[in-house]
Parts: sequence; C-alpha cells; structure tokens
Amino acid sequence: MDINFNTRNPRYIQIVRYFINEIINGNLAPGEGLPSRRKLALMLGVNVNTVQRAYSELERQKIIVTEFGKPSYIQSDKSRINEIRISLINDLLDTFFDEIRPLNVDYEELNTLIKEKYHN
Amino acid sequence: MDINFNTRNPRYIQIVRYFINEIINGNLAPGEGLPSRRKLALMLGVNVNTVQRAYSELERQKIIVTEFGKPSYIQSDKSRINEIRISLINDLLDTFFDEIRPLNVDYEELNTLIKEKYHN
Amino acid sequence: MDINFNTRNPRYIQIVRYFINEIINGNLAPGEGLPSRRKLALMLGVNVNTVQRAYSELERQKIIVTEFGKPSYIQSDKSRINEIRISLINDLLDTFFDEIRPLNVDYEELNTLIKEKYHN
Amino acid sequence: MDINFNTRNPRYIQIVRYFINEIINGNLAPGEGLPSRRKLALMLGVNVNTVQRAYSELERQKIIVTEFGKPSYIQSDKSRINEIRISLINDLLDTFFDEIRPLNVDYEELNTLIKEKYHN
DNA sequence: GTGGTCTAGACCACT
DNA sequence: GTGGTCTAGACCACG
Repeated sequence: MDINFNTRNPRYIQIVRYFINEIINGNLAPGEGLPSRRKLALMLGVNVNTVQRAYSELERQKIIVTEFGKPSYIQSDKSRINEIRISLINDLLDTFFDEIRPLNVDYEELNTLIKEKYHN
Repeated sequence: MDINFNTRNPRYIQIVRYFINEIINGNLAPGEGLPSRRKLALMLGVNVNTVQRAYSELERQKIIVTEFGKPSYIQSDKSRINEIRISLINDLLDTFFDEIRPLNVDYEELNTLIKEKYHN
Repeated sequence: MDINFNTRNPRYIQIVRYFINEIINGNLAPGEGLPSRRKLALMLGVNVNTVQRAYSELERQKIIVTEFGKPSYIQSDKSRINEIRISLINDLLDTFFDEIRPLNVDYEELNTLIKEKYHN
Repeated sequence: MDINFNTRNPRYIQIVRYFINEIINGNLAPGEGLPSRRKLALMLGVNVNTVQRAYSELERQKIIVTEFGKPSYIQSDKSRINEIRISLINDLLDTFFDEIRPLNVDYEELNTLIKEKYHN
C-alpha cells in the first residue's frame, strides 16, 4: 500500500480518496479491517495524526467503522458505497462543467478531446 | 460587473479566471482598459489588495499590461490568449480524468453523463 | 490580561472560560473587540492555535463573532450571555450533585460546608 | 453490579469511584472480598485491563489489599475510609467553588438552587 | 496586520 | 498493541 501524494490537495484528503477508490474497485471488501493509524502512517511516511484525520473523515462519511481500542474496519453496507460513488461522479462532472463552460468549448470538440484523453 | 464568489477557491484566483473568461468570450477585447484596482474592489465588495493580487497574477501570466500611472489594459497578443485557453482546457481535462478514472466509469456511461450535463 | 493555567483542564477550555467569566463580570462588554489570536497567544505564552481553538469554540457557542481578516468581537446579544451563565451554573450544580450524592452527605452538613467555603 | 459509564471520565476512574461509594454506603464492608478482575470485566463489559487499572488505583490509595493468588479484599481500616470520604467531599466543594465563583452567584441564589437540586 | 488550515509531536485511555 | 485529544509549527488567503 502506497500513495503518490500530490501537493495540490491535503494529504488527509488524498488518503480518504485512496480508500474510497480501493473500495469501489473491490480491492477492499466491506467488513475488511484497515491498517492501524500508526502502521499506515509509517507506510505512507506521514504523521499519525494525518492518518487519524483521514480516518475521522471516513468515519464521518460512514465509510468505515471505529470502535475504541480495536482496528477500524470498512462499513459493510454496500449501498452506502455505491451512493458515494454516484455522488462523487456527479460532483466531478458538475465542477468540470462549471469550469469549462466559460471556455466556450463546443460539444463536438469536447467529445473529441474526451475520447482522446479517456484512452490515455 | 459582478462575480459570484465560491468558497472553494481563493477570491483573487476567481477574479483572474473571470477576466480570462471575459477575454475568451470576446467581452473584453485586446487593448481594452481594465477598471482601476480601487473601483473594482468596490464593485466586487472585496479589499483593494485582493484585486491587486489578481492583477499581479494576470500580469505574471502576461494577460494584462500595467504601466505606471495609466489604467492596466489587456495584452494585445491574440495568440497568447488562445494559448491560455488551450492550456486551461487541457488542464481541466487532465484533472478531471485523474479524478474520475479510479471511479471505474466506463466510456459509454461517461458519454451519456456528459451529454446530459452539457445541455444542463 | 493573564490566565493562571491549571493542568487539569485543556488550555483552550480555560481560555474559553476566562472570556465567559470576563463577559459575565462586565469586564468585557458586548460588541467589544478581542485581542488577535497572535497577540493573545504571546500574552498567554501559548501557541496561536491554542488560542484559535478557544476562539473557534467561543464562535461555536455564539459568544463571539468572527469575520475574515478582521478582529473578532463579542456577540452583542446580551440575552445569549445570560443564557450561557444560567446553563453553566446548572451544569456545575448537576455535576456536583452527581458526584457528591453517593458520599451520603446530609442536607445540614452540606449547608454548613457550603457556608464555610462560600466565604473562603 | 453494574455501572452506567459516562464518557467524560475514564472508565477505570469510574470503577474506582464506584467501589469507594459502595464502601461509604456500607454496601461493601471492610474485609469483604472483591470479584476477580476477569469476572468484573465480564459483568461491566469492559476489558480485563481496565478493571486491573482500577484495582491498581484502589490499591495505591490503600483502599483494597491484594495478595498473590487470593481475591483482593477491602482494607479493614475504617478510619482510612472516612479519611477518603472527607477528602473527596472537600475536593468536590473546592472544585465546585473554583468554577462557580467567577459566575457571580450570590449566596442567597446559590442556597435556593442547592435546596432545589438536593431533593432532585 | 487579520483569521484559517494542514501537518506533526506528545500524551492519555482502552483492548 | 489499539484509537483519541491537546498543543504547536508552518503556511495561506484576506483587509
């Protein structure tokens, strides 16, 4: 497990996104245990509190469950996971269009660009 | 002239983007003068320094030109404006795909969503 | 302005209590400005963030008002202040009785003790 | 035997207080044996180590006595128990007055409130 | 100058 | 060992 941190976004947010992605891709199954704050901090080379903040956020979004003294684990509810995926996709699209609209890209041009980028 | 500031991005960046958009859409022509820092600050309800920072950024990107004592005006070079537009579009697309890729949206689904969103 | 920090309670809580007390005692009037985070931190010999946390808590309790870039000031609404005083007194009494009840102090004895302590 | 744990204080402290209260109220007599760590942990739904910490604290305060291999039992010394009670009452009163003094409650008002609260 | 956020170190309670 | 909180340093946006 490793994350290539970029400098644009806070690290704790990038950790949150990493876990969401792993869950959506099926690499992390509902009910599965997460690494402890300390261990993950070591693996990622960040402070324990940065991981702690990420886990708190995941907890707040009801993506993971935490009990005192025990390792946190992934929320079993599959529908919650799907809910989050849909909402993330919509947010991304909305932000994207809000920003690209004033640049006057017509539908044809946009489609061409997307086709290109989609397949790298 | 007015801007609906959101809270996600710094205000001075939103001012920069506003001018870039206006130029691209032809509402501001190359050579045209900009409002003074003070006036714009009043119009937007922000501090003069915030406008100043935006104008500095526009100058740094060679989008406007400032000469002492005269109003700043828009860079005449049309190709520079187009360059910026292309680069903005590419950045937006790259960011968008970086973020949506891990969400496993297949090409069909993506196209459907984009068609919907494009026409609001 | 100075606070004798004890070690039992978090410093930021003690700062919160200090301001509440000052307001209740009339030493700080509604509308009055607070020292900036930095200045107060210097005066108290704590980190800026400790003050920041205290101010956030005061803000959350609607005791002070904060606008970006400007100094925070005390909530003008006097009734809110009184509300807080009453609620603090009740909380103190409830906690006190929860803890003293199991110690079997009869009413007479309790009154004698309180009379003594009240006048130091 | 059961304890309604609150979240404000550490559990092991609440267990300590529980035993002190029981002794003061005569529900636990000097010399009487205590449940084993394991049994009590089960009854209270906490980890054995939490009970262990509470028992250690009780021992440190010379309230219980532990001999290897035998159940722990309550310190026979009655005067020690009374000493603790007096000291607890004084601590409670001191803390209470330290916190309520800055709230400017006059003696009359305080007495009225205490009369009310004392009889629930 | 002002307020706000992210990261990190130290320490505590709990299993 | 686990998770949780308090304090603090560095940096950013805004007036």
